[in-house]
Amino acid sequence: MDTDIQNKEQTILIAAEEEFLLYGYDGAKTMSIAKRAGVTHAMLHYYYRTKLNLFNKILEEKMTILLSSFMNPFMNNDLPLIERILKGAEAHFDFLSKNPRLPRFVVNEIITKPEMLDLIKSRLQTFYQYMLPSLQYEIDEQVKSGKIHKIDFLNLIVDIVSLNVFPFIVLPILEPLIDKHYKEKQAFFEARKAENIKTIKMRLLLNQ
Amino acid sequence: MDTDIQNKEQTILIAAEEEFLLYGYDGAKTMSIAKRAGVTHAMLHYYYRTKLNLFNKILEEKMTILLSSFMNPFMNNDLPLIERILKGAEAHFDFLSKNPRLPRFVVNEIITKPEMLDLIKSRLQTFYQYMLPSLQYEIDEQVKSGKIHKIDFLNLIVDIVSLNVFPFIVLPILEPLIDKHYKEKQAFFEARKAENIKTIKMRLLLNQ
DNA sequence: ATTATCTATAGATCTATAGATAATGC
DNA sequence: ATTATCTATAGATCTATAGATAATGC
Repeated sequence: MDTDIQNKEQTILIAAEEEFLLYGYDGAKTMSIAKRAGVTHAMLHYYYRTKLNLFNKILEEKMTILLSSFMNPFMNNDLPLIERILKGAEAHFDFLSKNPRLPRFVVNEIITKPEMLDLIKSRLQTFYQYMLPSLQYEIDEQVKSGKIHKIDFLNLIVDIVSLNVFPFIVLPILEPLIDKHYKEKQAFFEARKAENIKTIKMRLLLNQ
Repeated sequence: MDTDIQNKEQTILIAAEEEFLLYGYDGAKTMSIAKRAGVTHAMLHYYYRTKLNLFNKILEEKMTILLSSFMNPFMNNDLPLIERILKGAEAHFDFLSKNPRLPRFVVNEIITKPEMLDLIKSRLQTFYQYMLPSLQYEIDEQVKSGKIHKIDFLNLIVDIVSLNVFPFIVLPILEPLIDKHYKEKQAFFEARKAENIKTIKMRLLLNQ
């Protein structure tokens, strides 16, 4: 197997990622991580010194990509507002489909860790301080010209993120329902994506 | 203080509830629970034998009330369908406002514990086996008579629960945004409730 | 020589229990 | 007599490190 050639440092990081995503910080044990990586647990400390070090590396990376998955789409200024919102919501959903276990991990681990909570708050601050007012202005213009319903942009974002993220958070609970109504999990994802876009569209546009 | 009169067994249960809700099963320590209850940790074992016993009592109760908070409203057959849905969503939201930390606790702890996952699945099974088909039938009737848009009932439920629950799950992250835009957290809740009902209404009703 | 890996073990933390002591109810 | 509570400690588990050994790169 060619993975044997890969260096252990990387292998440990990947094993840690899986254990942390599955069981969280407290639930994941350094010995389980080492076992999964196929080394003794001493190696974990050799490369990363402490469990917390290793964990923070992973959490911060995951938090960053999860945040940008929903912030980036709105940064693209080429498209008119409504398309930007809808394409943005779609891109956000697609990202989640590819990383279904990320939201629960990030949400849980961040909220129980004050330093991480502060970090994510400060990153969001940047977003809502600079982006939100200008987006709200754009919205208000569209409202004035009678294209969309009145809406607060903060609430619109909460709507989009709620609709997109929540089903992934409770995915294991939904499984029997999905199995009954859809052939493949992928089909459920497609249906949810369409449903979310439709809901957002109807919330925004007049005469739908 | 009159709480001293209350029996220790109950005090321990309440202390355990708070610790488990804050830190989860792994994060909560029996000694912290005992400390919070104002007894030695031996008492915890005297009344509940094991940490897991104590935990399961709490988790199962919380899971039950969380599930019925969204199932009950649909059982009330007195009202016409659309009102039942909207009032149901409202009641669900109100319950969450009063128990803001429940969703994250239940979701996390259930998903990492196979026995609990099976339990919640079997309870949901009952709901969607008996309730869902009849509700879907009612929906289809309304669609035929041109009152509402075509929708799959399962997706409608996922919409409602997503919109209602997700903001509570990420509440600590939203805090700075809430502080900036609303005087009180309660005002944010009211705004969210109105927004959710409006979104569901628009998703359902024609000519809104 | 330096880097990577392992074995063995210290030290901390946590759950659980045994056995003694105090409080309570007949 | 029974129930409630505490002290002391066993035993398990987990993180971290010291020190030995093997592998690698000049």
